[in-house]
Amino acid sequence: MEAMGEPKSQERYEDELRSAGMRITRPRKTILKILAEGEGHPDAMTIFHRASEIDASVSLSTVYRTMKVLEDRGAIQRHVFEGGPSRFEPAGGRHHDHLIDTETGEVIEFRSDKIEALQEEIARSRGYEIVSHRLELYVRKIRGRKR
Amino acid sequence: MEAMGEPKSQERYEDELRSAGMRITRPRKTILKILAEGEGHPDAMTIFHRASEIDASVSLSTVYRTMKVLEDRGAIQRHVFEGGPSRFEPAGGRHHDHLIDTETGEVIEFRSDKIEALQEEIARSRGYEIVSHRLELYVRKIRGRKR
DNA sequence: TTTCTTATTGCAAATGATTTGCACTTGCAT
DNA sequence: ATGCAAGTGCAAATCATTTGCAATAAGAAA
Ligand SMILES: [Mn+2]
Ligand SMILES: [Mn+2]
Ligand SMILES: [Zn+2]
Ligand SMILES: [Zn+2]
Repeated sequence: MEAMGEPKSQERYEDELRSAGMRITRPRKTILKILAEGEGHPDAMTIFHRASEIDASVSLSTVYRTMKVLEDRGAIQRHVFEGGPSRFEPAGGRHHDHLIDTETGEVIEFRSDKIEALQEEIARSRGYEIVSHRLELYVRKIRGRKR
Repeated sequence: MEAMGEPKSQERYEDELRSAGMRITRPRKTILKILAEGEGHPDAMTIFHRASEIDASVSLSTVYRTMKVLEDRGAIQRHVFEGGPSRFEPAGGRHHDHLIDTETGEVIEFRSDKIEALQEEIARSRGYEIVSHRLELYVRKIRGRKR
């Protein structure tokens, strides 16, 4: 019960950067370690804070620059949920969409092949092909009633 | 073949503001006229430019403030598509989602009761109820082949 | 109409997230 | 070890949008 946001090892990230001809620097190592350990969908500031604990010299700029590089290399995915800042998660796992708890900010992943298929159908029927899509459900926990 | 983004008359907008105890000022009249006439999903800058042609004294601040007021009153809806600035459209019509042509920026509306139902089902099964949602298909026109 | 109160406006400055210029490091291939 | 381009920290710049403030104008009351 936990496989969509499949995390990547720090080594895996380093290889992705190295194979792209990028240097594995100290700040990058720190940031990658955090992405590898951390769960969820952290934003830049969160990553920055965690990185600071390991190496106080890492700058927020570098966090942003590194996230951008990883995103461009397809190593991570960026999500911009309503209101908030960009949040990231390792890329490469199965595609999925999100449920965002509007009260706690918690992000729950899900996937619906039916919906995915319907989306394709809709685009096709209009003469288009999907390049990418975004499906976000902003929800509130239902009080009472078990399940 | 044209009913989702059902436009509203300028009078309709004015009444919505008046009934909320707000004043109908000259700049607001100008902006509302544009919303009433204009098609599509314009952004603040576009509205500002069009308004400037009618009354060069209207400021961008007022455009933003007016859009916010209209949004808070539920008269219009705001959409923040990937990358770009907020875009607006009259509220009150049937709910629908969007297809965004990644090459032209054109916005096409659609609705799928099946998808809407599946979303509900997904949220419910996780113990949540949907507060709002966002479904956007970023597409590219399919060359050749008719339909 | 004139008056009066206060919402609204234009303008400039502030925000907040993210990016960028620059001079100074530092990976890492040779 | 060396050399140099890639990478970094920091401050300043962006971009879209918001906000403080003094001046202005709705529109209810007189
Ligand atoms: Mn995810
Ligand atoms: Mn629409
Ligand atoms: Zn999906
Ligand atoms: Zn929908």
